[in-house]
Amino acid sequence: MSESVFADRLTRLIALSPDEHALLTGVEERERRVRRNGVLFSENDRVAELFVLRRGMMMSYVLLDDGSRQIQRFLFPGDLIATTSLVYAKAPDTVMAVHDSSLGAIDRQALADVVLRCPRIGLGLLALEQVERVAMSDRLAAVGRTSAKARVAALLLELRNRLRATAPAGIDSFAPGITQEEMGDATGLTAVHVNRMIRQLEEERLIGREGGRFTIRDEASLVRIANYIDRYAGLDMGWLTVRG
Amino acid sequence: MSESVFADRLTRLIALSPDEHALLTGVEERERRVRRNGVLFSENDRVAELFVLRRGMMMSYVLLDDGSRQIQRFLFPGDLIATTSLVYAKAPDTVMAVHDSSLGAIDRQALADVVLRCPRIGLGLLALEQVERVAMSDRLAAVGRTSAKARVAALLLELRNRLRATAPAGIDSFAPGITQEEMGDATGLTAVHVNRMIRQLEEERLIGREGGRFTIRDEASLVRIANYIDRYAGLDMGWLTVRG
DNA sequence: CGAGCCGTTGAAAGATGTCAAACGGCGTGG
DNA sequence: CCACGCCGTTTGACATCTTTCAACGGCTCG
Repeated sequence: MSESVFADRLTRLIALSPDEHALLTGVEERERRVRRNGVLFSENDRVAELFVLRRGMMMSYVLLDDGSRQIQRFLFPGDLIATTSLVYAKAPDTVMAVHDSSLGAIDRQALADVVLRCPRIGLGLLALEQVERVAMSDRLAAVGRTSAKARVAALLLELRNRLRATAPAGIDSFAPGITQEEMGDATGLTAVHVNRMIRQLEEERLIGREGGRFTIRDEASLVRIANYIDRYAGLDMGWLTVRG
Repeated sequence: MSESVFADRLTRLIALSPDEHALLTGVEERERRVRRNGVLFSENDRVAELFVLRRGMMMSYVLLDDGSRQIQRFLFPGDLIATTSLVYAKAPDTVMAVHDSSLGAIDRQALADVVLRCPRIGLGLLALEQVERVAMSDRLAAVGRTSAKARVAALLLELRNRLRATAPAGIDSFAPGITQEEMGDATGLTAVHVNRMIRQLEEERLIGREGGRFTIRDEASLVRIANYIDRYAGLDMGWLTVRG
């Protein structure tokens, strides 16, 4: 793995030339570390840079004025954070570390310069954005139209798939390390009800648990009740041929 | 207004040079018309182009396998449709006309070529994408964490704001022309309950109605109970200076 | 004139939230 | 090393919100 998680991720979508790769690696500058429960930035903060998550796990959320929280997404290594700073002066969400994390900070002007010099990187960013958007659509459909059990099942599947990317191979269990309260805030449920759904999934032998560690026991059934689709698989940018 | 709604919209975010504007206008080719309730494309269709909505109103939705529907967004003139075709071979959603509509179809390869030649357009697309994403986050928070009444109020405010952009000035009422069933599918509620919430808002004199036409009577209260933020206002791309 | 879609309303059922309490683990300070 | 306190999980009883089911009326379109 090179120094730039970001360049690596982009390369997986669009083959970058060595020059492009170098340019992109060069722009990812300041390292930033955030400890568990530490806040990278808060809603309405003025943020003029983007971040790439290198190690750890974070989450993006908004607080409503009755105090409730909606977690919009969990963030994993390679994910881009605060891309909205390209357009909004103030952050629309808060980003907090779920586990100790380290990030690379990219000045938005510097990134814009790279894109201007190397437009294929702009296409790559656009591509990453699409994946995020579709994933968010799925979450909207889950929260709007599926049962509590289905939402919890979908969250577990998503967490497993994203964590598996960085986990040591051969282990089929995963430990997201988040509280049931956080699972609730991600799925639009209360912590109490999340707990009931988890235990129900456990009793039906769809999942297993020990400590904070989960095992998918019956993936087919789980996928079925969750309406789950893995959007990080099945990408296709092969059509993109570079013309003179 | 020039021939290209799309170029116009982009220009509002990033000042395009005459050349860039011309290039962008040139690429928007085939006209496509869809009548009310007509389908532009369905989930899993192979879509290799993007569309710009020129006139009318459309919606994007997904169907779950229990038959329920989640409307992800309503689409208005200037909105970009099927940008996911940049990354996914198959459409993740269905797009249907709410009213008679006309669109411009843009081949994805043609658009990519434009971006490669004129990277600032790539940045503009990225910017548009951010706005959509933030709007979708708001919907997720609304559906996940707010009451039925709040969701209906938020939907009405959003519809008014988006419709106002094309409506004749001076009229403060609006006629979205959608059924209560559709409002329910957009907010994660049943048509029956949407009806109850609308009548409640009406009784509390927050909105007025006659026929299918709504009036916002007490915008401040409505915004408050809806947690509403207009994301199409307050954009800032002034930081983007073009360097050599 | 009839059929069907949409809006409206009531009654009842079901899902999820709220409140309260107990339990366990884990880190901290004594 | 132990005791304490805090945080997260678990469970039960109950409240509330939203859905479901059913029926009716108005309106439009054939």
